[in-house]
Amino acid sequence: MPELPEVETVRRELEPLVVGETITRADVHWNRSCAGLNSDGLSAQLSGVRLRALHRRAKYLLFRGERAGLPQEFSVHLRMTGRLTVREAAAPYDPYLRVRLVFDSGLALHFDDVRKFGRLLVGTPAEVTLPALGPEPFDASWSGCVWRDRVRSRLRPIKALLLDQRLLAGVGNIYADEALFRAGLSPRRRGVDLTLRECEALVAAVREVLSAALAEDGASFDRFYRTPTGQPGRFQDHFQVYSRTGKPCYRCSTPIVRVLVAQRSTHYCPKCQRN
DNA sequence: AGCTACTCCTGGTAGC
DNA sequence: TGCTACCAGGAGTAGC
Repeated sequence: MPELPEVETVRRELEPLVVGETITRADVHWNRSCAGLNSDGLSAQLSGVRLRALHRRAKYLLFRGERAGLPQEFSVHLRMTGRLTVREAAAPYDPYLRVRLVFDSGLALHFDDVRKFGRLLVGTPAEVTLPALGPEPFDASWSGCVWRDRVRSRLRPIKALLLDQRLLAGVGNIYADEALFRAGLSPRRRGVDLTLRECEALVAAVREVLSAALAEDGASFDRFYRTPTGQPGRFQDHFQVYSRTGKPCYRCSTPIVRVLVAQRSTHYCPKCQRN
């Protein structure tokens, strides 16, 4: 699933491919992917827009551009199965193509999405708003101290708190499990019960696992996530607990357990993560 | 305010 | 083999 490392990898690869391009038209194949707009509606918003920059905030990609000197932009959230690729405009469609933006250069940006949960939102900067989001994991403003202040009043399990984008931006199910393993913390521990030392260990573990995943272009354990040039990520080869149910822990050989925490499948080592 | 349950989707797969 | 039932996932929302 695209989480911070995957979305940032997409951003890095896509940026040089789209910056400088001017959109000539949009083809909408599934209008719920873009707030109900049809091809004419999305084309009206985007034709003539020249792309200037591609940013990332949390798991959102922010395409910024301008038309006649006025800023116009769109955001894309890939959710679970969304994929962005740049192809020749004459290239055949993927059967799961939902939206396509055609450029004046003869290239096109394809937004494919098997499960149709991904979203593209278009408008002026004031219209393309993001929900309330917590700090970026690599931002200097996030620390063990700050994290403890955010969770010390919470009774929910730490796994659920890591997934809450209002508290911390960019971590999803895979990296939450991997970070908790590296920090030696049980996913069921309540926020209120975490010590400052444990919060510091968790902050370090989140940064460590996200850095390692970025260095491998993210994780592709299923057929969904690919970079914009079609390459799979490699971090799935470094999972310690995620999708390793029943397999021996690399640290202590105890079989990895899968349970449900906050309605999410959660993988952990019952020996290394007793606390 | 904090938390849980439900919704959106479809391909893959487990079980019969 | 062919069928059905269920599962995965992020985030928005309704409701307690």
